[in-house]
Amino acid sequence: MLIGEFAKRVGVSTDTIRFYGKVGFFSSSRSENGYRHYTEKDIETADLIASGKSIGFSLREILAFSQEMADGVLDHARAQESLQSKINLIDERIASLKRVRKLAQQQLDYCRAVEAQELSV
Amino acid sequence: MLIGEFAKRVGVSTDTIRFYGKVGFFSSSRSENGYRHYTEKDIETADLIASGKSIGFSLREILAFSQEMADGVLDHARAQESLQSKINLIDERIASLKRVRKLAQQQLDYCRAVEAQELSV
DNA sequence: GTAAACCTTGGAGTACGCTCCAAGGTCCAG
DNA sequence: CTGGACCTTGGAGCGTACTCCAAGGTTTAC
Repeated sequence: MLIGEFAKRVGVSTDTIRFYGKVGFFSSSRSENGYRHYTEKDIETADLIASGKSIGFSLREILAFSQEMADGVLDHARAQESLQSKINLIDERIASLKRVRKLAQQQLDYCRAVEAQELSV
Repeated sequence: MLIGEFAKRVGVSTDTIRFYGKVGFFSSSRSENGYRHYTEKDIETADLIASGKSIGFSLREILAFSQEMADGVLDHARAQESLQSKINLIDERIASLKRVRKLAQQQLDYCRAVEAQELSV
């Protein structure tokens, strides 16, 4: 599949796809005329990028992670270590989010209480 | 308190503090010689910035949020709306993180299973 | 009175993640 | 064979969030 169709399928611009390519993502196969080609595996990679980005990982982190996933078959120990540290990081982020959520909830409760009081005066 | 002490207390560089000031954070009081002054309230603001950043909000989002918190007393309806939408956003991020965590966990389990099999062969 | 440790400003530079553009090649339909 | 829709490259530009000067004023300690 060519870059236009690929970009449409994963929901980003062709410029963004080329940029991701420069960073190191995707198989870099080209046809004779120089056109880039993308596969279903590249779609998976693009989905991984989207997921990674949505939870706050940088492109380089996602690249390192996806390469470790690919190397997983060869180097179990390192892959497991990396995956475990990623999971720990995610757990920390979830904990952080929950703390801030609690703050916001308290503020919201306080807002509502003040409002109720004002209405009753 | 002057900028150096303040920066040390909140754990960032003085340059970063000045940058946050330019963005619109902190009370902008100065002594006669032009030195910036910071209060305990500014420490709270700096903590809010740290929390917000850690969960992926931009400085502008955090600024808007902190201003809405301050305006809360004046405009309950808008503050409540904003807080609720922030909470919803946080919930979405937590859900996203949990999805990716599950993926990573599955990958890790798979890695371990393959390893165990290889050892038994 | 001078050195060290503060503070000020403005502006340049950096890394990230795009986004846009110009100039040009390719492919296909009518 | 021409128009339109593709594709290529390189390079510029942008917003975010700093980071690092240089040049100079202030304060404190000896």
